[in-house]
Amino acid sequence: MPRHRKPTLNDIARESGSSIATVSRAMSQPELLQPQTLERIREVAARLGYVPNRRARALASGNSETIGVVVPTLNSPIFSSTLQEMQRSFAANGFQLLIASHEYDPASETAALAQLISHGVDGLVVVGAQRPQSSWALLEAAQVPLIQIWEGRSEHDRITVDNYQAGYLVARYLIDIGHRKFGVICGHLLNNDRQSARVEGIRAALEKEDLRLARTQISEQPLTISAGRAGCMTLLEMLPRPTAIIGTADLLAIGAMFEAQGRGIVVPDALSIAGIDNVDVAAHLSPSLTTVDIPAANIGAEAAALMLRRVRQGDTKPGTSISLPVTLVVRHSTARPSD
Amino acid sequence: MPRHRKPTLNDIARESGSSIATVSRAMSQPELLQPQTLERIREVAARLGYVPNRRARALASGNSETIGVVVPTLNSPIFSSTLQEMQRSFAANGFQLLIASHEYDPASETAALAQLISHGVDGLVVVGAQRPQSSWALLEAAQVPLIQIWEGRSEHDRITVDNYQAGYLVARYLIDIGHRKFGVICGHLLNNDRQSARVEGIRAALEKEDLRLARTQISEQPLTISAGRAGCMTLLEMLPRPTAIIGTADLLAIGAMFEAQGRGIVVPDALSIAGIDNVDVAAHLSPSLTTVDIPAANIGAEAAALMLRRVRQGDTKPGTSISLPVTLVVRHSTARPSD
DNA sequence: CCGTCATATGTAAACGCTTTCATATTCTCG
DNA sequence: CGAGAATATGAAAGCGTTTACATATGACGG
Repeated sequence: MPRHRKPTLNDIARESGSSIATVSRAMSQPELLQPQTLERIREVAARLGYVPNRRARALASGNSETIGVVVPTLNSPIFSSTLQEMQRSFAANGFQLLIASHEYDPASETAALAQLISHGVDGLVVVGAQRPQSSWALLEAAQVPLIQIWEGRSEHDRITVDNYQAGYLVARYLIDIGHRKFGVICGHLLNNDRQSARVEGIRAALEKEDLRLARTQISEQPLTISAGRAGCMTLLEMLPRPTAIIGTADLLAIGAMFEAQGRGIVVPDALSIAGIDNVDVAAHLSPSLTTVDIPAANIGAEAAALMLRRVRQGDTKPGTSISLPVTLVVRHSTARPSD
Repeated sequence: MPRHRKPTLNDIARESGSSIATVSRAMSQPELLQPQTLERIREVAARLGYVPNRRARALASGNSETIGVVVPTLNSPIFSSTLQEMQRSFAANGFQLLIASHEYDPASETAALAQLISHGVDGLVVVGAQRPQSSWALLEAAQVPLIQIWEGRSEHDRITVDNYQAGYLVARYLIDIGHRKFGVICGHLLNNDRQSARVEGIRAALEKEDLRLARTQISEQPLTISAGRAGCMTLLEMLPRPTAIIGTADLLAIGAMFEAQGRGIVVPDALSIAGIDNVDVAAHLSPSLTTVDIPAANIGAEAAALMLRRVRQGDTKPGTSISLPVTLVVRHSTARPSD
């Protein structure tokens, strides 16, 4: 069985008796051709099983119909639903996603960006704005539409959620129902502007009531359930013991809740726990988790829509800023403090 | 600020007084050059901020250092951890991942495959073996290494887990501790060989004890927590009521457990519940979930390793089959039936 | 001191497509 | 009926690399 070389435009041209230019047009601008020519070419193309070579197309035309996305991790309920939605939108428009992750390591992110750029993506989607100058330099040099999601600087397009407000809302709510002693479990703040903003929002709400958020009231952790447990353990040793713990990501809050329950601390009677994200499982837990809804899927959809506009009409006047609303979702893991 | 065109090999050649071929070699086979020439070229390249254009490289050399992956959904704890690990391995070897998802729709999968192939990926990773003949035809025609994960036909490379065995194990365990009346909540079986295999494993274990798995004992659902609740609701109306419910994915089992608890049915005293997957949260729930551990991340790592071998040495004698072990994890959501 | 070979570099032809420009054909209308 | 416009097709020049082949240079043994 001879290993048939893949058919090219040239093969079709030869077989169909037209020129390669005509065949090319049959593929990309069929309305320019006489119906019978088009028909003849299509027939041959189908017979040969022609599949266009997008690499060549990209090289010749300058567009690759390819978008690069760099996220901290694929393995997170939040990012993956953003990605899922983004992929859906892009695919529907004939664009492919090149996805990379960096596990919160700035150097890996730089490497991933360089790779994507050298692959010739038509656009880039990145999470947040905190990255070394060298990465920004790469992005500038790439001369390619850039969209920041979750957080972002105003010089470039961004689809954000108000992380600060998310923190503020949940803290404010807990204050309103009477809490004064807080513990916060958050992700590592270095290089993570989403987490930082959430913590700052909490801090602002507290300070408005002349409450402080001390270093010891904060436990920085990886963004996992186990880490949430660990963080909870630490905070419970605080004196006076907090009456409310906020996890700046649901996974952390969920972990904290499990840990508390494991120690026989009744949630919310003896300890209120709240999160941010509103992941699927939050509504189902017992008690169900009070949290702040973050429209993760929407971020993906909006980012894709904006990117498509940017890529199609190079009408690029960047700096569009879309901020999606976050909303407090009060459930049953929070209650008035008992004391 | 003039929009500087990106520098090319040609620019470097001109600036450095060498030929374009020499510059090309400086990039890809530096050992062939005289040290001083190399030095001179590197200096110019650095000064101009040269970034190689992989599209052109791919076109000329035939390799794109790009791997296509098609999964049912990105938004699943299982697939996303496989992807995460796969991406890590590939990135470490200079390969980029083109990721597409199809939401369990065969036509979308075909479209995605066609896209990836036309993008000229060096290899393809797909989930399972169940797809229309037309998709298989595409894959054959692509002339590119193919690796199937989770399930797969023997004609092609595959990294699998024994889904059948996973189902068998959990059912066998429940039988051993005395259960006879079962309910099963599973994903849609059409076009999903992973889910089908798990159900068949359960059926086999039951039939070995002369128990049947009737149509009415099975509830097909989407793979979400809410769907698990719905499935549980249905099964609880069965007469006689099952003493054990198996979710063929942890999300389903977790949903079922929430539903049961919401109705005041104590797990495991009045109802045993078990899953398959061993997702993160399973260990932390109360009661913790009995399940079968599936090494999702490992699948990603093994798939990447095998693919790298295939792509590097075209030593392609496909048909490698690696089956990763699944292990029963007994926790506290299962117990002897009370009656 | 010449032929032979290894080494370093250059030349030019691909790779498969898009796109500009030119050419051939047909249509329109005064 | 013929000038000019509109339409359909073709020829050929890229796009930025890689790579087979050619050439130039110097080393070396006889």
